[in-house]
Amino acid sequence: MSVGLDDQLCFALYNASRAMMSAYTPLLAELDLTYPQYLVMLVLWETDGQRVSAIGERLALDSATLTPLLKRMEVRGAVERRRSTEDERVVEVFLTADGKKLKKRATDVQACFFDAAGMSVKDLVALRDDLNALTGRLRAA
Amino acid sequence: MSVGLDDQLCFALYNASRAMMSAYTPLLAELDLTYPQYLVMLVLWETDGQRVSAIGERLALDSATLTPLLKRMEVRGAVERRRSTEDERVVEVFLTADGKKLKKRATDVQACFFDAAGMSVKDLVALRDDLNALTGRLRAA
DNA sequence: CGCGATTGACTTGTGTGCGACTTAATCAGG
DNA sequence: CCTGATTAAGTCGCACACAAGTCAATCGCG
Repeated sequence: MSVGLDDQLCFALYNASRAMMSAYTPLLAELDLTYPQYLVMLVLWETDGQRVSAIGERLALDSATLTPLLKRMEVRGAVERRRSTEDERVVEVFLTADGKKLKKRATDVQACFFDAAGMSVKDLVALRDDLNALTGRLRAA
Repeated sequence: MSVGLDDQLCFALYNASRAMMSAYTPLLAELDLTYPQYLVMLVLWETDGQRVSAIGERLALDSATLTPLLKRMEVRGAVERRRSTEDERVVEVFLTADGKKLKKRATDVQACFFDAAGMSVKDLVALRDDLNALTGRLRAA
């Protein structure tokens, strides 16, 4: 097995991930969101009012990452964090009116990215599924 | 175009990249290297004594990232940084004896990862090439 | 030769990721 | 009911990434 840099799947993945973030960043800057913040918005646009741990499971992110990130999103005015009344340990995260409005503009970001990627929907879906399968195997191992 | 989280190639990529790093981290910990430090080692194992900017081009990393990273690697004893005598602006990075020795052990890390990935060489190469192609298109756009 | 432009590394500031730990609230067995 | 275990967030420390700016060395053109 070779140890060459260009042979490495890990390096290809690392590069592609950063290139993707770089492509998204200027588009998301117009929504005043960072890339991980955008991912949180995707989660909340699907189901509003989720607890921190649920968001963490969805994104595979720790509370150590999410707590400060969500606080910044709250300062920005995209979400509101509310301590649950039934269980005081739990913090639920809700979209603000502004946060809900952003969903429409996010669709444009999607379209922009799709141009940049320059691949067919079929290839894109296939690549996505390959990556998710790989992620599953890596997490299991 | 959908804005669902699971539809997103970007999210699949983000997850796969982090899962890959997580898989590598415990293996690299035995070499006392972080994942980005390991990438620098791959670059130097190919060609020793490269300048900071050359390493940066190879890994698509900025000197703002590399300078502190290389300093930590120097403290660890994997590399040595030397100011060029011909051009005092340039810093060249050399493997130490210890750094050279690590190359052999890195091969074991490769093997371990290959098990974790659980894919054929053919599929792995295909995925790698798809990712590199995507990276190229994203960087161009 | 002299000086403004460029270059290469470094520094600073902000935002993730994540391991390890803390704290407060809830749960569960006796 | 009480207390030890568990759980959910939060905190702390460290290591990337990367935009923006600094600084010294070198280059290039008049």
